Order: sequence, then structure tokens, then C-alpha cells
Amino acid sequence: MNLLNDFIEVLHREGLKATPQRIEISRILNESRTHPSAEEVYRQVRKKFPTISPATVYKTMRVLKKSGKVRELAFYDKKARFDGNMQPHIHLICLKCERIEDVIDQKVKDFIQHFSGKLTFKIEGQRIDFYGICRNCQR
Amino acid sequence: MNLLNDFIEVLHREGLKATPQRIEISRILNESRTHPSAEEVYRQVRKKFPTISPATVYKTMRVLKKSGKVRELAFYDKKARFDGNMQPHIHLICLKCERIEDVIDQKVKDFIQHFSGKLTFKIEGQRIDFYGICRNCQR
DNA sequence: TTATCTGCAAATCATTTGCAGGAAC
DNA sequence: GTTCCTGCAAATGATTTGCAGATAA
Repeated sequence: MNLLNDFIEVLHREGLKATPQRIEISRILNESRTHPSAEEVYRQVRKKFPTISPATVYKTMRVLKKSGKVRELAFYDKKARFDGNMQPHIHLICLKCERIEDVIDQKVKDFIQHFSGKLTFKIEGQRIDFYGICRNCQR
Repeated sequence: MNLLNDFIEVLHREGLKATPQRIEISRILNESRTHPSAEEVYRQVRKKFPTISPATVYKTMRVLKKSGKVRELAFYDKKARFDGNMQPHIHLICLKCERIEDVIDQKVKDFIQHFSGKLTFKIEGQRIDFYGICRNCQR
């Protein structure tokens, strides 16, 4: 698989080891669209590695962040949540059910573009959150 | 003063007391443009109330959040930071010096407007962060 | 007067760190 | 064989909580 080989290569390039735990955590984040917390990731990995420790999950997250595979975001509960979607996008955060949905739209890139030209600030990343009530919870 | 009377009124309306500590913390946040952490607020209040405790600062923050006076945001360090600017705005967060600057621009409102009409999601608040290098740190 | 608040100390909880044995290279 | 990693247990640090005495209403 492509993403996997890419990940292993990045690790080796930095003198790091491609352990099965790291590969599994990377896979979980690639497939997840729910911005899981460390604890949620921990629960997932335990299905395959029942003796893994939270410390290993946290350490792996740091590796993934450094290699540009995930971003770390803190929402209301202040726990770290991990976002495997590296494209510019909007988070729709429902204040009732607390679910987070991603929106990808050309307007987002246009918006960033506009400010790139205008500000004396070199934009390297962004985060756009809308808080409100999702379709389900409006009923 | 207007903001102050407004604040006292809101407190009384909710059966809460307008203590000097609360009034001072509210004043500090109204005047601050730096998105201070709880510890920074604590250090500020201590100038006037040397025996105040961090617990009182945290409790007051909760009161201010509920009364709609401040928003709580977590950035990279995951400590709570308090934003007294309730208008839609962009945060420019410098990855070198870690300073946070606010940008108020009509385009922000237009951007939110665009999605308000388009999404089946009722937007009640928003947060827009640009991460990068500020003018000072680019030199 | 009485309900709420303050300040302290203890508790909590996510995250980090140190380290000894184990696995990748 | 060497270097890096894992998993444990202990440490850390921000935030919360419980409570007794103090203060606003």
C-alpha cells in the first residue's frame, strides 16, 4: 500500500523504526474522519495490541506530527484531538452532540489566498472552526 | 462606566455577586488584546489583590464565559486562553514568537455569511486561526 | 440574615518522563 | 550488535473540587 510505504520511508529517513504499533496507529488515523482523542486512538489500537500503553500512543502521535502526517487540535474539552486530514478544511462542531464534521470547499482556499496577499504575515497553516447546531440536532 | 455596569447587571440578573475580584478580572480581560492564559490573568489580578487564589480566577472565568463576556480557546500549549474580543476575527499566531494578533476584516463576515446560507448547520460562533511567521520574526 | 464567594489544600486527569527489557535494523 | 522502542510506574502541571470563614445583597 502506498501511504504505508511512504510512512515507513519517512521514518527510516529520520533514523526511526517502523514498529507494528506505529504502523497500526498511522493506519487508524488515516482511516478516521472523527478527529479522535488520544484515548480513542488508544482504545482502537488495543484491539490489535492489547498490551500497548497510553505512553506509546502519545509518543507515536509526536512522531506522526513531526512527520507531517497529522495535526493536533484542542477543542472545548482541551484534550488533544488528532486530525489526519491535511487539506485546508472547515470543522463544523456541533455544540449539542459534540460531533465534528469536515467541509472541503474551494471558498476556503480563496479565503486564505486573499489574506496571503494582503497580510505581512507568512501563512503556513490554518484552522477554521464553525460552532453551532448540526442538521440532526436541529430537529 | 458602561461595560462595568453592564457586567454588574448581568451578574445580578443571574443571582450572582459583583465582587471586587470579579470586577477586576473582567476589566483586565476587556483591556487585554493578548489572549492571556489563566496564569497571566492571575499574575495581573495579584497586583491589586495579592491574596487572590488561582481557583478564584478559574471560577471567575467560568462566570465570564457563561455571561458571554469572553471565549475560551486552546492553542498549541493546550492551556486555556481567554479572548475578550467577541467580534468575528482572525487570529494570526506566530510559530516563532508565539504572539497572537487579531485581524478584523469585512471578508471574514462575508466568508461566514457564504457558508451560513449554504450549510445545513446553524452557525453560532467561529474560530479562524492562521499559523505562520509574523512580520517581526521574518527578518 | 442568608446565599454566594474567596482562598486554601487536596484531588483529578491528561500528558510526559525515566528506565529496564525487547524489538527493529 | 547497536540503537531505538515499548510498556510500566512515577512525575508533572493545569484545572477542579470541597470546605470553612468572609462578604455582598
